[in-house]
Amino acid sequence: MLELAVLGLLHDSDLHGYELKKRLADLLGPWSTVSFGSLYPALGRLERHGLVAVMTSAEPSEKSADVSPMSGSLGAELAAFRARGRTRAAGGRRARKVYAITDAGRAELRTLIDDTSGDDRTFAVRVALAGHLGDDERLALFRRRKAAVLGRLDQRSADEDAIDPYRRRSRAFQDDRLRSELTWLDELIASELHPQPPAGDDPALSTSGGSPS
Amino acid sequence: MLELAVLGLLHDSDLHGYELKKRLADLLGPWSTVSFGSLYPALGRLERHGLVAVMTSAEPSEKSADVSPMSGSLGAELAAFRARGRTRAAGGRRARKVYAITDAGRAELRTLIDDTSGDDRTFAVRVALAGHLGDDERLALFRRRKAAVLGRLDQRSADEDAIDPYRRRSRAFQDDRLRSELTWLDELIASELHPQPPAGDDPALSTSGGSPS
DNA sequence: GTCATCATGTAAGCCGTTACATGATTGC
DNA sequence: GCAATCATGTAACGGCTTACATGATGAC
Repeated sequence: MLELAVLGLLHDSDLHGYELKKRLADLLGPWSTVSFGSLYPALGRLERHGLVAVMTSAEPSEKSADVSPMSGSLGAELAAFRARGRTRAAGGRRARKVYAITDAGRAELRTLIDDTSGDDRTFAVRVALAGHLGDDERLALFRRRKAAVLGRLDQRSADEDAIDPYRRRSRAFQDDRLRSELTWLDELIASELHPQPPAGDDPALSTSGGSPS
Repeated sequence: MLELAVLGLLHDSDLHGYELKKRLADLLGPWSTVSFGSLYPALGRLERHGLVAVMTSAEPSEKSADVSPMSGSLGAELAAFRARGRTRAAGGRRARKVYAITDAGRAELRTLIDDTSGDDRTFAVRVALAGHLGDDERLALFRRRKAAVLGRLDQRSADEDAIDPYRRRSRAFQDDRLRSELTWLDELIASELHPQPPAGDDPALSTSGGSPS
């Protein structure tokens, strides 16, 4: 889970642990609570397995800079800029360890995204990183998930009523979640099948959970 | 998490581990994967802490029978019935250990339901068991959760567009989840405030996720 | 006879959390 | 001077998963 997300982020740009953590909070969704106590050991593991390489940030190494539009957290970048442009060219500020993904890491990333086991909480993250998959793998991934969700849905048709009101409401909520994930998946699958209309603004696509049957 | 759910189930009726597991699958929602390897140790812990008591099922103990309408999994009950009514009065079938909640357990259950820390995945379960709370505690619980969800919602207003389509869709999905939980919570809170209209069928209440702004 | 279901457990290992330890830099 | 932010780690602990071990009963 963590390793998946880390590899996903490092695929876009080289990063050091501290910055990584901030971006993880975004990728892993609300409620995510990645702590340094899990992040750093995870990075260590990744390094030992040869999935990432470390550069001890003597010089900013140019290529690592930042591919993404640099939105969001400005703190680190600004600080780096000041340090480089004002007082000292390279050095100071406690030697950041910058991590870069390796070829083995890229391969492993694809494997992890595609890995159906341990499915539940990981899936949103896997979709977020699905761009790294081939078109066919991605489609297959979505369809596997759809099958799994459908499976869960008709395992739980039993009770319907009786029981205590809070039990019932909780259950209804969870069923709705399943159904809304289904419609989301259908949208994903549909937009895989016919490549999206050129550009411009297409109306009503951002919100999923419609009204199920 | 597990202990919360176990105490919740034992509050309704005495059960042995195997049967407990089946009901847990329901209570904990789809995607739940409680294994015996976690269930039995958890029961052991609960016993050591004096939150449950064990009766080694020499005699079925009458009061344990089953308070609930006996829907769902019939296997165990049927087997027990056959064993009792046909061949042997009590005995045979590998001495089941039947667990019963204690007063301390009931107190702990209320504490656990109300406990806001470690909030995310537990909440649906806590709502399912919210019947064991006092009216005021329950309402407070729902409102605390609503505040938390609102908090998460406006932490993530940053990006909106740019980034890769799969990142965007994953994010949108998770935001929708937050919003749909919000409307669900509003329903819960509302129905706490004005005690529900007598009986009969009230239309359109089962499905939550409407169309947000 | 053999398989599925009922029934209870133990052991190894992973992954994650909290809490602790350290230390530089910047802003007030 | 002091606090916040940046930055990296270690140690103890907990809980859950997988896999293993055991054994009775009933259905086909």
